[in-house]
Order: sequence, then structure tokens, then C-alpha cells
Amino acid sequence: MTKADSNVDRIYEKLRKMAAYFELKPDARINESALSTELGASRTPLREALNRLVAEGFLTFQSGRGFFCRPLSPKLILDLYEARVAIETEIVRLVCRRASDEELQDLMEFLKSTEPDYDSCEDPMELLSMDEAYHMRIAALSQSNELVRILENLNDRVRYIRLVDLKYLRGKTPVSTQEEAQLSAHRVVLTALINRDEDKAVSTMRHHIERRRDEATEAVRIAYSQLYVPAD
Amino acid sequence: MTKADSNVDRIYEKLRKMAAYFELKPDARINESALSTELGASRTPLREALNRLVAEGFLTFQSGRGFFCRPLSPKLILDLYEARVAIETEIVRLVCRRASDEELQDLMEFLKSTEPDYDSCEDPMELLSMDEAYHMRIAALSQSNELVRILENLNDRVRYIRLVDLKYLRGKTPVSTQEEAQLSAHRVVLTALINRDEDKAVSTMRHHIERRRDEATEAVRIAYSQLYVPAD
DNA sequence: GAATATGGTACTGTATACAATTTTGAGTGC
DNA sequence: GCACTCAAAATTGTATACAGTACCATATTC
Repeated sequence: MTKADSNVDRIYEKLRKMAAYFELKPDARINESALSTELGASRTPLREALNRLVAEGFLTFQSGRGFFCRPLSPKLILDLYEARVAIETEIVRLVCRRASDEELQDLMEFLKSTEPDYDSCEDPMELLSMDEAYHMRIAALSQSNELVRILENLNDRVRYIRLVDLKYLRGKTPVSTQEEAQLSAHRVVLTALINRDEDKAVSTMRHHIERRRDEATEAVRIAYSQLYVPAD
Repeated sequence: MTKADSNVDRIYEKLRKMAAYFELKPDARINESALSTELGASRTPLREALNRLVAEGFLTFQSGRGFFCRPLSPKLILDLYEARVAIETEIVRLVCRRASDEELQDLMEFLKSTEPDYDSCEDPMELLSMDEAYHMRIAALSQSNELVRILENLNDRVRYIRLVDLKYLRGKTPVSTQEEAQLSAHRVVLTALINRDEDKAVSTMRHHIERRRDEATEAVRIAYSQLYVPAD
């Protein structure tokens, strides 16, 4: 599904990953010729992919000067988290009204089955994938393609910071308690959904995300130091 | 600001308008050569603009077959309205916490000053512009660029249906009462904001948009009949 | 007559060339 | 040492060419 058949899709996927993880440094100018040879294609399809990424907020574009990587600032990351709150709270609201008991029970099974993995997993990247997968599964139950679409975009753009957050900030507390809190939030939301307690589900989801948002500024600072320091 | 300096920006803006108003019929295939000569440019910049529009949800793309206009279905429009609810309720919440009394008073002045225009205006297009302008002014007070950005995209994509709604559905009731309801909703939200009554502001905004959403299915039906009928 | 093969046409996908513009850096004057 | 000038180099913007693919209409077979 995410699999790209055409060439420009392939370039696009690759670039999106590069942009997501800031392999292209913030605000740096993109050299089209260099990048095109690096990716094994000519500038025409490359520019098509770059234009898509501009529209998605991964890159910026200045007429006559070319493409630039997106900036990375605390304000921007806060904005992304705030947008996530807007989208995910509405998703929870819709799920509460639309999901069948069966669907919610399936999700609970999924949650229970992944709990051992959460506990044992030490790789932040993998933890993040599991967390995102869970959030996207809830999103799917909202039956709103548009909310899903927007959430995917927001997740992609905030992923690097979440990774840094997971690795350098929440690593301070033991993994077990840290993930317990995370898991319990997931459980509380889902339990509230099963009980059709909309207000509780919504407010728990809101606080779950807002807690992370409050760490974002610090995470951005660390992200910068990571990006502009020789690899560890 | 919306003014495009470069050529691809010019093409992009023009195409976005065409797509917004379904001058390109739903699901129709786009002939790149024909369109490029029509727009007075070659296929290269045209395709760059088309790729941006794909990313923004105005067009779809199938590898090997080219670009297509976006589909128009009741479900899709409902999704867009639901996303608007998500974004605008969160915007109102943030405005309630962040906007200064002065900013809110300014907005109230703006609202009062445009009321005569609402009453006298018979052109749906103009009414819609005024309504959107008001909503975007509130959005600006949220201080969240991301929410503003998403809302702009949603507005663009739902505009044609809102226009049809305004023209063919709400035209049934006298303009005066119809716009009164609209205006009063705006006033109620703003008054609640001034009183820092977050819950009231949020729920009023929610219902204000949901009321329109409920008319959407019918509006889509009418939109179809308008699009596939010789011009009136 | 329906289904399938086939050839031609039209369109998309991408490389490349070149013009236009911006950037860079050496040189000059103060 | 600093600012300014200007030409060379690098880079972007766009047209065009051509290869590859999908599409369509006609023909052919059962």
C-alpha cells in the first residue's frame, strides 16, 4: 500500500523519510543536481517529488532559490502537537459514537497482546512504531478518512522529535514505569470508549498528548544538539 | 501574499481554483498537453503544480495513467466537515485561552461592521467569502499556524459545496432570517469568548458547523446536477 | 454476434539542453 | 580591515524530445 510502483513515488517515499528524520538539516538548501544523481534519477521526477513534499509541509520553496528543508523550531513542534490534540480528540469522540463493541474489544485484545513487547522493547524507534500503530488503529475506527490522513501527516512531521523525546527525556525514568504510564493512558482511553464514556475518553486522550507536548521544547533543543554533532 | 511570483505558482493557483470549483469534473482524467497549452506553459511546470495539488487532496494520481480530478461524494464531504469541526473547536479553545480582550473586541467591531453587508448581500459567493474571512480571523487568534494551515486547506476543498448549500438549500428560507441565524452563531461564539466561557464557545462552534454538515449530502446531490447540466 | 487479437494513436514518464537567475569570490578602492 | 563591484561559476526554471505505456478502434476468429 505504501509501496511505490512508479519512480517519482519511490523518490518521494525516500525523500519523505530523509526529511522526517532531518537527514536533510533544518533550513539547508537542497541541491537538485546532487540529490538527483544520489537518488539515481533526473531532476524532473525529483522536482515533482519535492513539490509534493512542499505541499505536505516537509520542505519549503522559494522562487528562484529552490527547495529548502523545513525549519525546526519549538513553536512549530508545539503547533504540530496542538494539531494532533485537535485531531485525536475528535477521533476519539467519533470512535465512541461509531465503533462497535466488537471492534473495541478487538482493539483491547491488540493492546493486551502488545503489552509484553512494550515491556521488553528497548529500541525507541520500535516503541514509537507500536505507539503510532495503536493510535492509527483507533483513528481507523473513526471512519473518517480525512482525520486519518491529517493525523498521518502530523505524525510523520513530528516523529523525529517524539523519537528524541523517547530516547533522551523519558529515558531518564526507568523504561518499565515510563511505558506503564503510556500503556495505562492507552488502556484508560480504550476502557472509557468501551464504557461509552465520551468525556473521559476525550479528556484522557487530550492529556496524554499534551503531556508530551510540554516536553517538546526541551526535545527540540536536544534534537538540535544531536543533528549538529558528529554521530554518536 | 497569495500573489504568485513564479510561473509554477501561477499555474498552481489557477489550477487550485479550477479544482476547487470543479471546473475539472469529478474523476475526470486530466490531459496534460491540452492543459499546458491552455495555461500557456509546458508540461514540466504544469506537472509540478499538479503534484502539489495531489498532496493537498485536490487531485489524485495513478501511476502510468496520469492525474485525475478529485472525486465528489457525500462521504468525502462529510469527512471534510468533520475535520473542520475538529480543527475549529480546538481553535476556539485556544483562542479562549490566548487572545487578549483587545483582540476579541477588535473582532467584535469587525463583526458588527460587516453585519450590514451580510444583510444587503445577495451574492452567495460574497457571503461565503465574508464567512470564511471571519472564521480565518478567529483562527489567526489561536496563534497556531498549523491549525490555520489545515483549516485553509479544508475550506478550499469544501468551498464549492458550501456555495451550493448557500445558493440552493438555504436560499429556501428568506435571506434575512437565514443570515440572522448565521450571524447570531458568530456573535454567540464571540460573546462566549469574551466572557471566557470556553465550553459554550466550543459547543456553539461545533453545532454551527455540524448544522451545515447535515445538509451536505443533499448539497452534493445538487452539486452533481449543477455540474452535469448545461450552464444555467 | 461476442470475444479476443492487433495495430495505430495518444498520452505519460523522464532525460537533457539551454536560458535565466542567483551565488560566490576575487579584485579594487577607501 | 571593510565594503563594494563585477564577472565567473553554479544552480534553478522551463521547453522539448523521445521512449515506453495505456487506450481505442478495427479486424479477425470462433
